[in-house]
Amino acid sequence: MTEPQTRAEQKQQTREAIMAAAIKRMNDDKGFSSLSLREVAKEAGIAPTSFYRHFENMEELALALVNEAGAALYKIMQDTREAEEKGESIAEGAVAVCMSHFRANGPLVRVLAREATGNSPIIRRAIQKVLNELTRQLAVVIEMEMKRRQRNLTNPTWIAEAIITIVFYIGISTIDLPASKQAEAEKRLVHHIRAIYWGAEAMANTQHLERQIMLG
Amino acid sequence: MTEPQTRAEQKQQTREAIMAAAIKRMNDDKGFSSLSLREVAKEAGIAPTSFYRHFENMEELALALVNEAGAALYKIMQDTREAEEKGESIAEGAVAVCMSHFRANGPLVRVLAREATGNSPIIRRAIQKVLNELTRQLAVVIEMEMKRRQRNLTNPTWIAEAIITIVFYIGISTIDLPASKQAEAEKRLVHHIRAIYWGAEAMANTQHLERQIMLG
DNA sequence: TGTACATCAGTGAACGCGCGTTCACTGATGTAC
DNA sequence: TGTACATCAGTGAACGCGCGTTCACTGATGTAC
Repeated sequence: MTEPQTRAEQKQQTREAIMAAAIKRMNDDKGFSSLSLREVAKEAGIAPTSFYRHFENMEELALALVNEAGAALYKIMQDTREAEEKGESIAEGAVAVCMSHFRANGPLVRVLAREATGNSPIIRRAIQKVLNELTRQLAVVIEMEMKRRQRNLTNPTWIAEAIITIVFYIGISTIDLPASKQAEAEKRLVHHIRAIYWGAEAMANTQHLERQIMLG
Repeated sequence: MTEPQTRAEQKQQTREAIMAAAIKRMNDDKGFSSLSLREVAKEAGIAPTSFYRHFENMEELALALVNEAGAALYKIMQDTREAEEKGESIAEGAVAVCMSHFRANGPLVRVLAREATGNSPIIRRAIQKVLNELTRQLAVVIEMEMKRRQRNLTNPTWIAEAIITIVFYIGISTIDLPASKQAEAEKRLVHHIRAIYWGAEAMANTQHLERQIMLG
C-alpha cells in the first residue's frame, strides 16, 4: 500500500517516524531533555547518523513537535469560534472538545506541558508563544460573545489568560486518570470557567455602578 | 565563625551545599533530569563519590528539594490563614506574599514547577501531593471567610483548586520578568482570584434562587 | 586526663557504557539529453 | 526509450567524553575505659 513512493514521500515518512518515536519514548518514561538522539533513532528504526538528514539537532525536533501540537490547538480554538458565531454557548462545548483532544493526543500534549516549564529556553519560548496566541484568539471569541449578549466584562484578555491556564494545566494533569475521574474533572473545569466568566461580569457591573455613582 | 563543629554539623552543612548546588545548576540552564551527579558534586565542592554519603541517588535529592519548597509554601498558607482569622481581606495580601516568596525563592520554586510536569513519576507525585495539600488548606480558609461574611460559595475545594493552579503557574511564568511587568502580573493575579470568588458566589446564589423557585 | 579503638565523611583510581558527532561510503531515485 | 550522470537518504566505523557506580583507602572526630 505504501510501497511505491517518490524520494520526497519516503523522506517525509521517515521524518514522521522520528517525531512519533520521540513522542512515544517521552511518554514511556523520559522528558525531552533526557531523551537521546540515539534512542529516538533506534525507536524510529534508523541509524543514529540518519537523524541528521531530517533535523539539525534534538532541539529542532522539539520545536517541530511544539508546532504540531500548537496547530492542533489552534484548530480547536477555530472550532470554538465557529460555534460562537452560530450562537452556541461555548464553555461546555469547548471544554469537551479540548478534553477529548487531550485524551486522543495525550502523549503530544504532555510533551507541550512538560517543556512549557522545561530546560530549553528556546522551546519554552516557543510554547509560551503558542499559549499567548491561544489566549489572544480566545479573548476575541469572548469579546464577540459578550457583545452579542450585550454584557460587560472587565478585561477579555485577562479572562482568556485565566481560562487557558486552568484548562491547560488541569487538563493535562487529568490525562492519566481513569475515565470516571476524567468526567468529574471536566465538570470541575466547566465550573471554573463559568466562575471566572460570572465573576468578571459581576466585577465589571460593580465598577460600572461605582462609576455611575461617582459621576452622579 | 563556622569553623569549630561537630561531625553532624559538618555533614549537615555539606548536605545543604549539595542541595544549593543542585538548585543553582538547575536554574543556570538545565532541568533536573539533565543534571548529573558529577555536576552537582563539582558545584558543591566535593568528590562525586561523596554524594552517596548524603543521598542514595539523584531522585532522593530531588525529593528533598520538593519537601523544602513545599514547607515554605505551607508556611505562606499558614500566614494567610492567620490573616483571615484577624478578619483581613486575604486575596491581595496572599498574592503579594506569594509573589514575593516566588521572587525571593525563584530558583527553588522553579524547580517545583518544572518537575511538576517532569520526568520522574515519583517526583511528580510528590509535587502533586504538595499542591493538593495547599488546595485543601486554602479550601478551609475560604470556607472560614465565607462563613464569617455569611456568604455562599458553590464549592470551596473547587475554588481553591482553581486559585492554586492559577497562582502557581502564572506566578512562576512571571519570575523572570522585569519588576515593572511583575507588578502588572500581580494585579492580574488578584483580578483572576477575585473573578473566581465573585463568580462562585454568583453561581451559588443563582443555584439557591433556582432551588427556591423549583421548591416554591 | 590519657589511651586505644570505632566511626564515618570524604577521597581518587578505575570500570564499562551510551552519548553526539565526523567521515567516507553505498545505492536507489531522479534528471538531462 | 536508453544512457550517463547527479542527487541525496541512509549507513557503519570510529572518535573522544562525561556519566554512575565500585572499591579500598585516609584521617579527623567521637567514644569507652
